[in-house]
Amino acid sequence: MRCLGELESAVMRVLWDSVEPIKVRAVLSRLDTGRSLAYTTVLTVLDNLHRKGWVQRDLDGRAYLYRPTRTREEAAARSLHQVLVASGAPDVVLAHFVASVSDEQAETLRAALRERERG
Amino acid sequence: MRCLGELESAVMRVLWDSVEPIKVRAVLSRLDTGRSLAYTTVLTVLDNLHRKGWVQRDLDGRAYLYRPTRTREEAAARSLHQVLVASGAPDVVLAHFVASVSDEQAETLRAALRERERG
DNA sequence: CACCGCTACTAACGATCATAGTAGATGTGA
DNA sequence: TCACATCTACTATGATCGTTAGTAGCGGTG
Repeated sequence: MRCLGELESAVMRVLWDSVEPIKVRAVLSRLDTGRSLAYTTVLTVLDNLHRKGWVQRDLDGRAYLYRPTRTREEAAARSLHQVLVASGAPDVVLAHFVASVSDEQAETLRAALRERERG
Repeated sequence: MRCLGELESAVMRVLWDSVEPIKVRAVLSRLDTGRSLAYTTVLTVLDNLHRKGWVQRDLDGRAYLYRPTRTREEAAARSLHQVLVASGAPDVVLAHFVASVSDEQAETLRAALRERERG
């Protein structure tokens, strides 16, 4: 899967930060990119993200309500998986990774593993 | 950091698969892309990768010997870090990730954490 | 019925990747 | 010494993708 662009990422952040599905104009008004964008620009970006499977949309009256297909956490976890698979040696990479994370993150990992054991 | 392209990735794989630094022509001959490429194409790709910091090179006679700046594992672990940082919520994402990996990978994580404790 | 907001279609531009040719430097063999 | 082969540097072109936005069409509202 290809990387998202800068504006695409910004739009995804807006969608993830919103507790409920929102319309194009709401995305535009909440975008914090420094520059001001045209309504149709955001519309096109949302359309592209929809085509790529990053967002879903449902009609509300004559406007679409957009929402992320996956939560931020699921999307990130998926990216992690893809990096691992692409590396060709997931186990070795994981070991390398664990050795290099911060103490807090190591503790997070331990807690998550304990939690996993219970589940 | 931006994603690498297809040919760039293929070249990096060749370099990682090689036990020692190699020259342009060796990269070309070991590339398995289905299509045949010009010598100068591979040269340009290596030049770009060098400019981006993915490979280092040293003169051997009048030709350069190319080698990856980081091992495959280090590069992948770095990508993992970047995904986590970009996610905005590393801990939550890590927890999500751990919950979704295979049993073998969970065991790999446990072993790596034990190893980390000793180190 | 005119206007307004929304979506669809289309397009242009810039960056980046893929691909490769040409020129210049340098060493080698005749 | 000179032609030739090899290697690097510079330059260029086409494709793809992300960014940006205009115009047209549709459907409700006043």
